[in-house]
Amino acid sequence: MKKNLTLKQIAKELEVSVSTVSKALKNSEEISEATRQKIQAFAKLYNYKPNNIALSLKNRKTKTIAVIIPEVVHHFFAMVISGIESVSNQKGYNVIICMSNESYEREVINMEMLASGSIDGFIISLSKESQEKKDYHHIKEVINQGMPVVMFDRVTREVYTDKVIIDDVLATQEAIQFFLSKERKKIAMISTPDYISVGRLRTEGYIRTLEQNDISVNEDLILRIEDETKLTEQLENLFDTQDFNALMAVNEIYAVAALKVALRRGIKVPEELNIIGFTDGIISQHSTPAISTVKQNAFKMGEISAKLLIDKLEADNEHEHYITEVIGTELLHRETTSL
Amino acid sequence: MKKNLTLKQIAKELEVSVSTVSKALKNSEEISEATRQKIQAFAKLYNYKPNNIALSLKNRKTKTIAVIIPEVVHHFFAMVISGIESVSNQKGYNVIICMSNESYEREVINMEMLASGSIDGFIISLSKESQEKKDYHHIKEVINQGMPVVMFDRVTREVYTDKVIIDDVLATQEAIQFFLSKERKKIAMISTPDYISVGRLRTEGYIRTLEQNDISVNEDLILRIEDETKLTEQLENLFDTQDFNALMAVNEIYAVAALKVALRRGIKVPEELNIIGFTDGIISQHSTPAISTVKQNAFKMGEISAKLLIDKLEADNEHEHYITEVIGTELLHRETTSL
DNA sequence: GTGAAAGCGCTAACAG
DNA sequence: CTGTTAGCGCTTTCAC
Repeated sequence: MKKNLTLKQIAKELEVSVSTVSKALKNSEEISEATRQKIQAFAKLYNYKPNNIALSLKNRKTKTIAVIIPEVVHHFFAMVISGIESVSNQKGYNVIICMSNESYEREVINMEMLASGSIDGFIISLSKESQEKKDYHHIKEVINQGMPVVMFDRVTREVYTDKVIIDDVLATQEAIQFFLSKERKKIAMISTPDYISVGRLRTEGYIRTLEQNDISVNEDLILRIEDETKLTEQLENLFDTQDFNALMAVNEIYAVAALKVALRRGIKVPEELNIIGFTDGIISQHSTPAISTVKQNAFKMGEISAKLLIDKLEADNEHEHYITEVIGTELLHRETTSL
Repeated sequence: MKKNLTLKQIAKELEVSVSTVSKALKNSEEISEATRQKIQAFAKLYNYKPNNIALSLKNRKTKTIAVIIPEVVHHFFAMVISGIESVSNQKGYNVIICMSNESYEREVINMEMLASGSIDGFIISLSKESQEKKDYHHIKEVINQGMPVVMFDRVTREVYTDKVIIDDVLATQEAIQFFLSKERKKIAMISTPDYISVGRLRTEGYIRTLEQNDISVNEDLILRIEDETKLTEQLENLFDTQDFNALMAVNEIYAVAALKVALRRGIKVPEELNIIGFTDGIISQHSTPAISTVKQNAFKMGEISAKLLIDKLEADNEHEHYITEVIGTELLHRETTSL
């Protein structure tokens, strides 16, 4: 068990000074061809690797970025991470991933811990609890310290920074409009509480489309899931008490759960009921029938978030100029919509 | 935009020495009550946070551990990460996650990059390609440098270190034995190529159980999926050419894909065909019918991996003593097995 | 061409 | 009680 080699050790071994070694390894013109060769050969032989931590301390940059997400287990977030990883690695950055578990406190702790030197910037999607509390001081503080932050998907207008989102309202409108074009006007909406930004926006898209088409909105057709453990229960109640021939869900879990309830009742999908979910994940693809969805291009969201962040990290100028990228979505028809 | 406060700045501001500040903030007895108070108040006021990088350099430990996995998008791996995060955070460790994308090269690059000071230890599940190449020198090297490594799930006996696995053979045997107990003796097996350790082991469990029950093994009933894009195609071919009344799949994607093919052909599940998958993920839970699975306790695997690693990190002694933890599995009956 | 010295932010042994 | 000093591993002036 040999410890990692340091410049100092090489220097001693070769009887030169530390700075000579440092320069030689950087191929500096200052050092004679001969010593350069000797030192480089030695370093290669003993597999010298500069200590990242020391470099970080010196350069004041760590070449790592932190991603704070509510959950990895959701396909959407996993895909975003993939996208972030992909461009980060390409550009020589490491990625630290922290889960807030939808908790405000964990979000704060993680950010504070990382903000003190460990990383160069953040990519974050807000936890449920932070959105509920509307407390974003931890994010503002980090930004104030001069650390770049990119928010994606679950964002807030209260924080002024770069953002990557989809047009939730528009995407939902397209889906609802599709139902209407097929003369399916009794549409149920399975959403989240309004304090979750994306849920609110999607519900808004739903309501707005109905209104634009002079269809009165029946609040009883809108289910806002507060507690996911009671999801099926609430869906069953909806199916029991309401009459509808189309259903929109704000994520794929809700969509597949609704599908399951429908199937169990012998409701024919898509003949009697059309379903469109959000997130083009494994669940939607593999369920029977396969679920039509609004494809969010999560991977691309990750790529763009990382790109925005790294651009900011490597820009020398300090323009306080932030942009919000809106990623296009796509209505993907599979087997739960009838064309 | 204020930069992060340092001890030096506090010292200057308060006209004391840096070490006084350092000690005062550590509540050292050496420092007078008065100055301690003053310094602590000042630090709190200006929100002083020690620089982690500097601490790491000093202490030669970074309090972060790296996880190298083939993919985050798989529920199993996502759950393992959750488990790792959970205990790591509890013990004050950060988690870096890197995806090898099943590539040997990315695995090597990631490990080499991180091994140079950025982290204290690794938790790793081998990429397909590394297993195929049987090339583990990068892992051995890191271990040789004195860095603790824990392997989980996709492990190899060629590397001597701590491991966390399930008993793949046994778990599969239980499932197959269940089929047999229901007089379902024509069992198809959807597995991976043999160079993937877990696939090989599960196939072995399948074969062994049949042999123990004096049932001849029909190789045509064993499908080893090399290329996931051709999964459905190969399954369809299996259904076309073979006759079976039970099916075992080594992961939930294969299971749900098989279910889908069966359903499409009007085969009744579970009446005409029983299915058991591996990994108790969202897909299995939400498909219709819900898929019975071998529950792998991925979360627990993560927890134990992290625990093993951190124990090693915090042990002062250097016993070269490695253990392999075998996590219990559980056959979870849902709707694709008939009791 | 090579090396000594300072410094990144912090800690700790040792003086005073 | 407080301060000086050295050092973690590396880079970068600035002397020699």
